[in-house]
Amino acid sequence: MSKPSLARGTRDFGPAQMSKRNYIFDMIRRVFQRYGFLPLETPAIENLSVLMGKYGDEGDQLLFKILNSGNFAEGLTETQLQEGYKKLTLKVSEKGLRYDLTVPFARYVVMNRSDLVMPFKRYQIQPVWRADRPQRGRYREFYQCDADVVGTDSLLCEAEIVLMIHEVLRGLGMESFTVKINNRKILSGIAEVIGAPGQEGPMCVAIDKLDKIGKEKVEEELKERGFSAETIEKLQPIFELTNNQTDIFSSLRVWLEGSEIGSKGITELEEVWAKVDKFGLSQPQLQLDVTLARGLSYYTGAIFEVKANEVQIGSISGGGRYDNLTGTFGMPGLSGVGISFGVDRIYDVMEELKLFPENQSISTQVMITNFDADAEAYGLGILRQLREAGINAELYPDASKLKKQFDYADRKLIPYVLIIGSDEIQTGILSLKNMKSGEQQKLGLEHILSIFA
RNA sequence: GAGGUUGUAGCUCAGCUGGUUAGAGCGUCGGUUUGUGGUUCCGAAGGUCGCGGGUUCGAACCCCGUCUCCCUCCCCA
Repeated sequence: MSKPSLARGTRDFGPAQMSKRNYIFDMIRRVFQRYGFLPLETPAIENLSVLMGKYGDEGDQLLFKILNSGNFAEGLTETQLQEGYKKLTLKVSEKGLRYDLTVPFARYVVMNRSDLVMPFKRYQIQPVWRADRPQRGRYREFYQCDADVVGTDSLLCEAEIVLMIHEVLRGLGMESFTVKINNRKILSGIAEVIGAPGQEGPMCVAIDKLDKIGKEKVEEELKERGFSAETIEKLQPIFELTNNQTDIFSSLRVWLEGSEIGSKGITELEEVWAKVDKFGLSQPQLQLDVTLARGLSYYTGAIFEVKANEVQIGSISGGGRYDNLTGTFGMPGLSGVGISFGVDRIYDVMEELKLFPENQSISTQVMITNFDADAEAYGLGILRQLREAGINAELYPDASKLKKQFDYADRKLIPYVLIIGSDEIQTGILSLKNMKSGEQQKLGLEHILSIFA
């Protein structure tokens, strides 16, 4: 017999946690539906050919691979065993656990292209798995709540994403957050302007750390990544841009004047801002952050990231536009944009800020006591009537001491206990006890039903 | 994938430079006389000291390995 344990980076969610989590899920689902998104679920397991190569080399490493069933080592030769685990893995594993919801969604779209109404808007709430090293706010199994639109490159979608983020977070009581937006085209433009076209990838990795390690360390890292002193010098404006939101667009436009793609990126973002404004969102918590990069390599247009201002934790939501995600599955030219909420982190933030409403864990409203066989028989009839009236009710299963029964109700936070003994059976007048105040009154069933109506 | 750290009862932790039967608080369970919980009081159960190996007359304590927790890097929700 061995002690039970959880797999690394995974958690159980007990009843109390589940009701809080469901509170978040329900909010997100409601908002997604309000914006016209339809539900989709895909399998936990995907063929590795679907997953590999979509998240960069890092991502491939973080994929959980599933060992082939049966004799997976069958047919392996001595030389293949010598080649190292990376090549060997592909021989013994053909399937893996999904790493995010976007790639499986792209696969679904390609496989069902003829049936889908375009533009296709879907939402998906399911767990994903990453063979990452666990840390605060990082788990190996966690839920993502995605909403994506494919089949249109309208910037209205980007604007709606901004609106949904505000609606979800405000709906949950989180007032202080920042929606950071950038555009990959702007990053390309910057790379062009400083004389390092096509180098935006490594440039972003360094710049992304600005708020963490500071300007000098970023310059150091850029140097290490092969950027010349001259290009770094030309990059200087970026360090001033983030601080000043008021005229960031105009300064950015001047800076990227020489870059066609960069200017296009700016125009796109301005349009997003304008649409959000037209919608009438009050006090948008929107910030253009030219240092925002995001690792996933498939993004091509707008990129989003949301941070909780009052809690030190990674981003609680992120997303962006990808112009050619379905291209790798043989369906080019389909543009999409999406957003993903990280419930686990939102949960942690809400817990820390005490934003969960009280009474979330109450499920049973009334518990009927159990004295003896007669009282139980009588109680069953009452139980049926309570339940038919839509009241969550239960009858204590054993004729234990009342102390024990009350203790049970107390610990389950059941607000009312209905006491049924011989007196009550005779008169039909039942004793209803309010567990919080301790008050007890004798009432007819009709009256009791009306209390909970 | 690289580096650091942690691991003793269900939980939070004590346990002196290695020395007999490993402790506390909280929690759990039972009782405090037969129809009333959240407060007292009394009592009990519960640990192969993460796991495996080694050093020693003797290891919770020292050494090695391994797993886990947390942290930094990487990356990300």
